[in-house]
Amino acid sequence: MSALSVFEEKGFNNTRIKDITKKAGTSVGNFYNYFKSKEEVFEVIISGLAELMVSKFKELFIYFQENRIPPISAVKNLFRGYAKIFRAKKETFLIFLEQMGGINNKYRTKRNEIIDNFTKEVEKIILKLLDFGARDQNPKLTARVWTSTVLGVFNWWIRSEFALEEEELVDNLTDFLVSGTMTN
Amino acid sequence: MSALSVFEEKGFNNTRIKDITKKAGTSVGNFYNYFKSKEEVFEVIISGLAELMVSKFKELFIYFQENRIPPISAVKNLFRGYAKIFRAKKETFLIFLEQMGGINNKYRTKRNEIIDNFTKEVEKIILKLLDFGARDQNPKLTARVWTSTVLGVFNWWIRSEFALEEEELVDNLTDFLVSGTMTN
Amino acid sequence: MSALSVFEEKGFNNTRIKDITKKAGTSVGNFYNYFKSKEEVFEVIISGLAELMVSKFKELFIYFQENRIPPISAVKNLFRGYAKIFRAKKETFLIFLEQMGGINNKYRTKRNEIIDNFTKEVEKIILKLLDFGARDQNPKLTARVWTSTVLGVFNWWIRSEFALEEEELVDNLTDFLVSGTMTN
Amino acid sequence: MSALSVFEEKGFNNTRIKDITKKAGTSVGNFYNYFKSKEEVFEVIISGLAELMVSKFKELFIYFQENRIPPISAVKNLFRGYAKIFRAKKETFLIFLEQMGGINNKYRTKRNEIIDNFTKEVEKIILKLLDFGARDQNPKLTARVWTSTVLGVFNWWIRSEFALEEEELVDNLTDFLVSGTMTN
DNA sequence: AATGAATGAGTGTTCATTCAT
DNA sequence: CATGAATGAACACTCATTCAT
Repeated sequence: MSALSVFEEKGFNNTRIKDITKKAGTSVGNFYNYFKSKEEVFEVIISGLAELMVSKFKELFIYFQENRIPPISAVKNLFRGYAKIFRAKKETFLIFLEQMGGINNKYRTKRNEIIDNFTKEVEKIILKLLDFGARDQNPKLTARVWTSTVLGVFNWWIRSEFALEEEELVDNLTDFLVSGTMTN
Repeated sequence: MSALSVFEEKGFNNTRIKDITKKAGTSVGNFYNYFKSKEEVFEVIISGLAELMVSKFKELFIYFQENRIPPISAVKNLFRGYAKIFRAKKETFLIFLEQMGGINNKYRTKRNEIIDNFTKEVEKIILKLLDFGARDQNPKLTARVWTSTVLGVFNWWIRSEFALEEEELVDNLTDFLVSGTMTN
Repeated sequence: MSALSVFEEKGFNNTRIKDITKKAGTSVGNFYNYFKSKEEVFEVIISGLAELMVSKFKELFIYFQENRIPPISAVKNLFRGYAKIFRAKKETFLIFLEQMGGINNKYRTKRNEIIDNFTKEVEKIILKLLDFGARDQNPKLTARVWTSTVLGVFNWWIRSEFALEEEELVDNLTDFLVSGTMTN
Repeated sequence: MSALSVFEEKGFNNTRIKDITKKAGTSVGNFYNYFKSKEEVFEVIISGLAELMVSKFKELFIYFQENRIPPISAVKNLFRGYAKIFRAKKETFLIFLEQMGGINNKYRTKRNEIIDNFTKEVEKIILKLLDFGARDQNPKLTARVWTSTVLGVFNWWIRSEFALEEEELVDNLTDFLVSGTMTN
């Protein structure tokens, strides 16, 4: 999907259909054999993201099930998993994190919905950690803190071109968030 | 500045000069007696923000000086101060947080610079807390976590129309971030 | 309305907004300060026509009222009146008669409605002439014959740049249609 | 020719090559194995029409030759013949009568030429009727009246889905036109 | 300062036509 | 002959900016 890199480079509003097709080595007319409109390409790019974020969560959340491993390890596995997808889909995430809200109202709303949905998932971890004796905090707010941290930090991580080693990032994030959540 | 509420409502790209002047009760032509371009209004709105965030920080950072009060109280004062300005300038912050990166490349870069500069300031707190025995973490990353949390959580707070009491928000944020930073 | 002459010359589908504005000595952008779309100019041009045809009819039909003048004179007055408006609005009528049905389905339908409505009015004359002893024919069909004749002949008259004297045209039309309708 | 029904339904300008080929059960590319352009299909559809109208006239005009039958019967035969071809080629005639002039200038001119040529043929009838003692009118105008009537009335007849019995239509038309032409 | 009509460069989208398979 | 993906010129419409009043 060459539109992706062009959007990432120029921003949705400053990307011309011709920029996309030029990069893709095709013609303007042909673009419309595959997409109904400029917005639709954007939809395609972004659509997978919400699902990916949630499905990845569900996949990684099994580490918390049945208490097979210590919660700290489970959290690390989670962040490690997310580090992988942020790295693999870095342009998409940059667009989502930095641009999506500014394209138009529709996408601003969608951006916020994605974040809110993700936060709802994250809340499950917080509730799980409560079983392990986490501090008595507003779990919704705590989930919001986790989400904000993950999105903000990974955003920086991508922008910095992965300046930090993945393991160091994962360790530090885990350390910070678990301590913030659990210590009494 | 009536442009502010229009930008917040419609988004920069879908705001017409006429929308702004209509709201302001003036004429399109007159708009250009005050602003050089559509972008300049945006500049004016946002320009104050970067300074506000940093100057507010400097103003609130004095609580950390000379160790006059316990660090926890200093952090609380800081967040309380930020809660005030996020509330007072909620539209501006929403635009900054949700839209700015998507307008065009120039503002995407600016958005990231503002965040990075703010993070640099925040790092001072982290270093200060190290004096009080904070855990040995990468202070830059820790600062990034604080910034992400603050921006992400306040963004949600505004969007939720201040669903949470200011004091509860401040207490929880402080609790979380200080614990995450300091506990061993 | 400069659009009129351009439509007449090039046809709706081959008229570019630029053709219209060039002829009008204005700019493309300004066109849209006055018209919502290309179609709207066409609407404006045509909209008056249906009303004109019917209102003119009503105005001229009073000659048939109260039998003040012989029906032949009344018919002549009618055609004389129509000759005037076809001459005064020749471009508009040419567009209506020759082009309107081919622009798109919407205008094809509209064209037929205008003709049908006009025919309904014309039927009143036929019924009036029946009082004077017209032949027992299907009055709807007779009205259709009158309408077809009027539209077809005036269409030719305009195209021929009024090759025939108005009085001769009026006399002959009257003669023909009245004879066709009344003689036994 | 499936293009015919599509043109009739959507109008030439709103018919896409794909609409035609879909209806024909073939492919866009294959269309161009049979036609040089979109216009050419239209040409094919219409081209036959001018010839048909004139050749049919010549075929039917023999009834006027040698005065073998009364002129009234000859005219009836003529209209009966035309009723048949208008019915048989109703879509084509609708396109010719309602749409052709609006497609572009070329076809507007062609439409008028076809009508003018037909009128020239019709004039022969008028001249023939003069031998039988028709009123002294401008024969060109009378021919124009006949043509207008025939085209206008048959147009309505097709549109009304042949609401009138063919014989009634033929009788009335004949009655009307002959009376209009001949009675003194 | 204030007005809003005028400007015209810019862009998404369409669709007849071509052509490789 | 048949296919349908690819092409790109063309055009309606938008809107930031200007400017005469």
